Amino acid sequence: MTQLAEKSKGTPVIEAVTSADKTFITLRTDIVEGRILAGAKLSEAELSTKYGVSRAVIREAISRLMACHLVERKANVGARVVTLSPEGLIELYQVRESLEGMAARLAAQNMTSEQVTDLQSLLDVHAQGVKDSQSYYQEAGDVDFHYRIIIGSHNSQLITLLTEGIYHLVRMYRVQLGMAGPRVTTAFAEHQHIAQAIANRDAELAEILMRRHITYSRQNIEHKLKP
Amino acid sequence: MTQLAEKSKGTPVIEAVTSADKTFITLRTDIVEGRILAGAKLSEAELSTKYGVSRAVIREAISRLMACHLVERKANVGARVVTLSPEGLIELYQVRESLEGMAARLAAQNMTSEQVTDLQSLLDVHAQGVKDSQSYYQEAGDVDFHYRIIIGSHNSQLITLLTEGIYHLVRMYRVQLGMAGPRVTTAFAEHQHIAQAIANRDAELAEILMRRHITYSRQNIEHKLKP
DNA sequence: AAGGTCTATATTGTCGACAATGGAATTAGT
DNA sequence: ACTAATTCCATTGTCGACAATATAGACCTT
Repeated sequence: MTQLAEKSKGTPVIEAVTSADKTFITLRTDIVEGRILAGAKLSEAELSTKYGVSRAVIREAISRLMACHLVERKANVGARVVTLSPEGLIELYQVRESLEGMAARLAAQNMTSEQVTDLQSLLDVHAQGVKDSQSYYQEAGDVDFHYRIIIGSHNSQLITLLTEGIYHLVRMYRVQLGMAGPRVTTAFAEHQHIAQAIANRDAELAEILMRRHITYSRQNIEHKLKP
Repeated sequence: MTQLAEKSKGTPVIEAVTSADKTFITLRTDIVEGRILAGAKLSEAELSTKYGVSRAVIREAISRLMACHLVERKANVGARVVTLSPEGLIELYQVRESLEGMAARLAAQNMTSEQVTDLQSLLDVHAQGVKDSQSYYQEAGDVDFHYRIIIGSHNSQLITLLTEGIYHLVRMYRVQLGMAGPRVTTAFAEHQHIAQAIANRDAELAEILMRRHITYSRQNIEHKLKP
């Protein structure tokens, strides 16, 4: 069904062949981008007329959203967009720390030398953006960096878990809790150190630095949530 | 829909209220236990008549199996039970190492004192089984220990990922690749050290020991697969 | 005979209708 | 007036039928 397609830069893209695929992706972006609010009910009939497809297609799409933990469903009651507590966001970042730490470790071991140089040149581009104090690095640059390391782990289980599960959830949480936050330049320095460790094929260090990097993000969020 | 129910010992159980729930669970156990072989095709019509339900509920069940990564589906072609390479099993254990290591860390921080004493008394029971050299500890005891630590993490994201995703996959791999393996007594000693670290609320050590424990298992498997 | 094309068939994707369940409004009871 | 039971309605769960697609086999071409 869902086939991964490479995209030179940015998030992965999924080949949507069937109607349920398209509806799923549309709904997912609508939820992640915040066009459908947290806690909102997903009425099958309503969505059916709205998107001009059968209820079966909507149900299929909702099933997949459930698999991503983006919506929750109670039997005979309906599906709602998952409502997100600050604690939930913390929990998510703990999982991220664990998985992306392992991804960095494996990337140091398994990345091709081409992937390593690509990663470093990516950081060179970002360096310009940071020096000019553009806001470019805020979102896209960050996920781009992390995304490449995840792919570089060459562990398909890990890749799927992160790119099709955790990341959409994180994005949704960030949008809904209004996290456009700074932490730009300091994060950039951390990225450089991580990339250096990977280039040196130092798996242990890469994992430690990545975990620390994400821990800082988590603490940053905790600080903002509990003033 | 799916609500977690406690079970004094063993794997968690899911309240199956709807027909699709039951079909999903039936299919899942059939696949995990090996009654449906790896690579086998899941014909919707066939399963429909076999279980006496409509194709819609079969499709629903297959969707959820897809979410667990137990089956793969190609559009307009069909769904097959996932075929498992030895490399895939290694990858799975790497993810396990990462997630369960974090679970042990969080368990050391978050477990209630009651949960800690329960964990230790569980090991006392297992100690008897090991001393009498029963085979009891082979499967159930091991998953029981790990399961309690996962629950003890008090991180719902982590709990869901492991108990509803990874663990079923691991079980399937083990069954299909014929891993009833020993490693009983040595694993038991490792369990004791992990439990001790958790009881001491030593999060760092608990994580390190758990990761080492799973690494040993992985190496054990690698050794068996490449003779 | 090998390769390609076309048709036939079986399987999946989609649809609308019916059955079953949950929640809300209404009604009865004290 | 407040609580509890009941009826009604909206929504979800399930079903069988139809449409669209891919695979397999026959047929034709070179």
